[in-house]
Amino acid sequence: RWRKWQIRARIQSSIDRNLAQAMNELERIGNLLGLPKSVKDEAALIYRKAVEKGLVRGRSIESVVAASIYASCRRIKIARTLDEIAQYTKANRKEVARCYRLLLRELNVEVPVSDPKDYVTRIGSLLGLSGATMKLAAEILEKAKNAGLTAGKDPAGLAAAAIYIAALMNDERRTQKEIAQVAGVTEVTVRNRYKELIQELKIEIQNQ
Amino acid sequence: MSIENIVATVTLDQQLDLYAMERSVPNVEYDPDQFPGLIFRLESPKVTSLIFKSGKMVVTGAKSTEELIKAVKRIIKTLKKYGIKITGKPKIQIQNIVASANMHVHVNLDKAAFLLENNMYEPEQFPGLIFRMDDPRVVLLIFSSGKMVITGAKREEEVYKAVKKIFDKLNELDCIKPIEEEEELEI
DNA sequence: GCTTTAAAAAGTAAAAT
DNA sequence: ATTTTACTTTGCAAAGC
Repeated sequence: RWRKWQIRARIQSSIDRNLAQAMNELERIGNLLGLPKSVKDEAALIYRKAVEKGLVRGRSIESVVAASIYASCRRIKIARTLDEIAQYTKANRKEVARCYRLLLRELNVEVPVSDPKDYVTRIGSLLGLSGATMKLAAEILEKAKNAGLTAGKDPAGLAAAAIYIAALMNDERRTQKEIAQVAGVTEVTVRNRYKELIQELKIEIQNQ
Repeated sequence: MSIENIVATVTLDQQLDLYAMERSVPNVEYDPDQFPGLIFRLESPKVTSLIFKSGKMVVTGAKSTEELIKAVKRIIKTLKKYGIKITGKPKIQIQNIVASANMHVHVNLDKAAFLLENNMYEPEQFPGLIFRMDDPRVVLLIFSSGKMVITGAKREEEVYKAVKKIFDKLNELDCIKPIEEEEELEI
């Protein structure tokens, strides 16, 4: 009886210590990313589940925290790339991505398929674009999805191209370079998605 | 549907002196600090073999069972030619078959991701939907183009079953759309 | 876990032209 | 600005760290 109690107490204290350290990391990374409290709370819930299922064993607390944050952002639809989150950890993107996939497979965490529209708000506000332009970009993305042009493509690249087009149409032109930079993709990707969108959706741009 | 790669293990019930092989057999790579196996590349059939001191080897790159068997025979013949003594006959076991297939339809990956169980679809990380099938136990990478990769099979039969099964399943779930412009094939 | 091998799918990236 | 090369994902064995 005592044995059982002791083992349980020992495990609980180990979980508590792990959680305490993880919450510090979560707070640190979350603040560096400027995430709202709701995202941090959600990430904390996911991380707690992971610890209780023993998924953190053999992995760094930091990378599992980062993966929890990414999952939380996806659930709450706060657009953040894995690279943005991983940059504040010692782990690389690949390690955080593998932890994220582990969370998806082992926990009952439902994460919706990422929607390029979620990136529009973030990219648009970072570039100081108007709400009308962001709305137009979202409409372009909706048409692209219905035309089957978005499957398998990086949502950040699709959003970047849609914003490039929408900004051109609304006389708020931004260069592909600056859009690519804030979207976290290369200029080549923006150009490729742009070409495909205007061609397949038959978009005519009057402004040079 | 075509088999792209077969990974197999070959057991020779004897110990091998990899240092001696490195000295006498041309075009082999052996760096025990980097990897315990000696790398031997056969030009035809084009396969690569990892040979271990235990007498076990891994043969990769074959595109059919016939090609695999022919390759193993030639590897052993080549080793014998350069003075490596090999007794007994090799036991060949297929460990993994990688195949590709084309359903010639467009797949709605967003819909499939919602309706299929045991799948992962993360377009920011990889363009294909990853589906883990229980029976046969294989993993499929499904692309919107209708093309796919099947891996994890140990028999060719499992590959055929898996392709048939996933096509029927995607069809039932209404995730498939015919490709109107079935172009190409010019003379 | 890692190391090494092979091969496909489609997208993205980086370097070369 | 295009082309080439390379890396992302999946499955698997080998022996050793």
